[in-house]
Amino acid sequence: MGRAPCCDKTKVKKGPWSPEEDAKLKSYIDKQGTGGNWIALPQKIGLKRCGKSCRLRWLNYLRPNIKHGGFSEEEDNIICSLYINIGSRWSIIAAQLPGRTDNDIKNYWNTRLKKKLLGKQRKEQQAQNRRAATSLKQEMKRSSTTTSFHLPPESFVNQSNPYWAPELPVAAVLPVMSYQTHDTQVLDDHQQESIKNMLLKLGGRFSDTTNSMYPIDHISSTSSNQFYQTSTIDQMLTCSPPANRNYAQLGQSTTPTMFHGVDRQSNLEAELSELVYGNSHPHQQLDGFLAGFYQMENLNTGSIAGTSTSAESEISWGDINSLVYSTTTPIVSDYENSCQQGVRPPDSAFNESTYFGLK
DNA sequence: AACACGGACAACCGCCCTTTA
DNA sequence: ATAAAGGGCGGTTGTCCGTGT
Repeated sequence: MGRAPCCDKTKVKKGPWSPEEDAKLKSYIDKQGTGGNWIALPQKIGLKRCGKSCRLRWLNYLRPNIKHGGFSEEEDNIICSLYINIGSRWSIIAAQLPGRTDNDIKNYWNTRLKKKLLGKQRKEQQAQNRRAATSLKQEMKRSSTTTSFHLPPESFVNQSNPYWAPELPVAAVLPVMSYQTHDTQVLDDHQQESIKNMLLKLGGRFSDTTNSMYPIDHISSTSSNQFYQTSTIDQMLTCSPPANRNYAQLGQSTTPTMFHGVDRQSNLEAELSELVYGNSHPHQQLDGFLAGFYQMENLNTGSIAGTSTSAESEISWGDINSLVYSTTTPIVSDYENSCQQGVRPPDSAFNESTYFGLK
């Protein structure tokens, strides 16, 4: 059975609110409150508006202490950090920014911030590509005669068509780590072994027969448990953590409707990739945007998923906290606990101020 | 001056979850 | 236990306005 509409759509006014309507609504709520029933409210005050429309108008525009426009750099950073980690959960993001509404932030992201972020990312990526290409060519010369280090196919050198192992899912970024960031010096056996072990800890697998330095399988779902602290967009673009894969991986064990983040996260990746590269080839999706998140410098933070294997790694939603604020304060919330159990917690269980270390 | 275009913002739509009867 | 109503949320659309041609 279909749901009855909340009001008769043919009898309600739509479109922009007039000053008179605003005044009526504000005056009534200031005196009487909403009464807990938005549907009945417009009739009480003689407004030919849908109750939902009234609610939205109040929350997004008429409510006291609402700020419009003029987002600060700090607010930008918070929005970007949170978006990258939790996706488009605007209400949660808005809760971190006093005076801002979810609608405002959503619009701001869609119209400005996304472009700003991608513009910076594009520049970073181009510079990185140039450096990598130069470095790689030099290494290929040396490697061909002095080392058994396996080099990627020529296609990887062509930065317009970065190399990915055929089976690599979008989460696999080890090629970036292996080929774009290490020095051009030849690695001895010990060094190779050390790096290999390190990569294995991150969940990569390697061919036994070839001893190849690039992975033949995907990184485990829990390879992103590093902790980082981000304070500016610039830093975020160069040394931020991967998008919260845990969020997505968890979701795969639950129904899509229970875990919106799955599609949203992958959508973000595809969207960003497409904007950066102008295509949406699945193997290239994360190359640009997420490569920066997996920079080798992150491996030096000493806070890698650590020695735990992919199977035993703890899934920690607490990672998100470290993105924006200090990780020194242990934070445990019902929200996080729910997440660790693989269940999307209700938003009501999300104590934002505690979870994000605010206030 | 007129028109087209694109950016920014406001508002609506439809789905989902929670509450209530 | 179940269905309906209400509220919340994210995605999308509509409108306004500035800018370029």
